[in-house]
Amino acid sequence: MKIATFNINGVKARIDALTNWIDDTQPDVAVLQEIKSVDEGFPREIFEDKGYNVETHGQKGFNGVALLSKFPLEDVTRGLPGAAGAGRDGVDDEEARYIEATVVGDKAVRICGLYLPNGNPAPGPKYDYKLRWMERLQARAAELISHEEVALMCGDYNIIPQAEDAARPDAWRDDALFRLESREAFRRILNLGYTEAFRAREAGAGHYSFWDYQAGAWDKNDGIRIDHFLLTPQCADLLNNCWIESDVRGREKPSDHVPVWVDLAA
DNA sequence: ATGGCTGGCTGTGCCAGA
Repeated sequence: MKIATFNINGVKARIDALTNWIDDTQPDVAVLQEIKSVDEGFPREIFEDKGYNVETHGQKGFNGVALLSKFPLEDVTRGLPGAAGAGRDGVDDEEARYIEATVVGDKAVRICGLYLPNGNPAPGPKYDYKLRWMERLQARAAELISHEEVALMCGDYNIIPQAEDAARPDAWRDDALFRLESREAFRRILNLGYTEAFRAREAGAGHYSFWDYQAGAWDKNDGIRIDHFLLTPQCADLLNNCWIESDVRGREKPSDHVPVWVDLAA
């Protein structure tokens, strides 16, 4: 089973680039972030016509996540549990950043798609929101680990885990994506027993998943690695490969992120 | 570089992103 996570930066603006990418690469599951669309506005028919099941958790203008899957999507939940002032379903804040479903291929895989808050400027209320959101993610991650099942959490974490994950780490030192508290919060989740799939396959520097639109960042390869797959032990046992499809950044009207893939024996 | 693009909006400039 080939699963890709991809922050598309707006489904309307990206529809040609996104459908061309799907036609070319045929992911079994695509986990999308920043659809920037309400559920009713998401062009689900385009993907259904290509053989995908579609589940969205959208909002107007910003954020929004979606799952596309060639396999059935079961037990779909929307929103990260544990928000203060939880709504009638007991889930979430007003920001649509999280969706889960079970994908049933050769094996059942619980897939969590997330768009973790950026958190800038830091310090400040947005950074506080990021850290609180990460506490809630850690709680959900601990629950998933306790089930001892094949599960993964993937998406745009807005976390640069280590200095080697940025072309210019010093430029990010005080940024919400890289400051120590952010990396510690990410590491606490990892240390529950998760495997970061890309680092399980590639130890070196110079691998990025985001390049800013500004200042010729792509041309200078001034990137950061912030899109990740975290695998439960049962899922890590099935990991065949993990890679970043960086050339997508150089195509027509690209997102500022590129797809990250895992291939699972599932 | 405390912002050089880009996307979304009900906008005719602003906010958000990272």
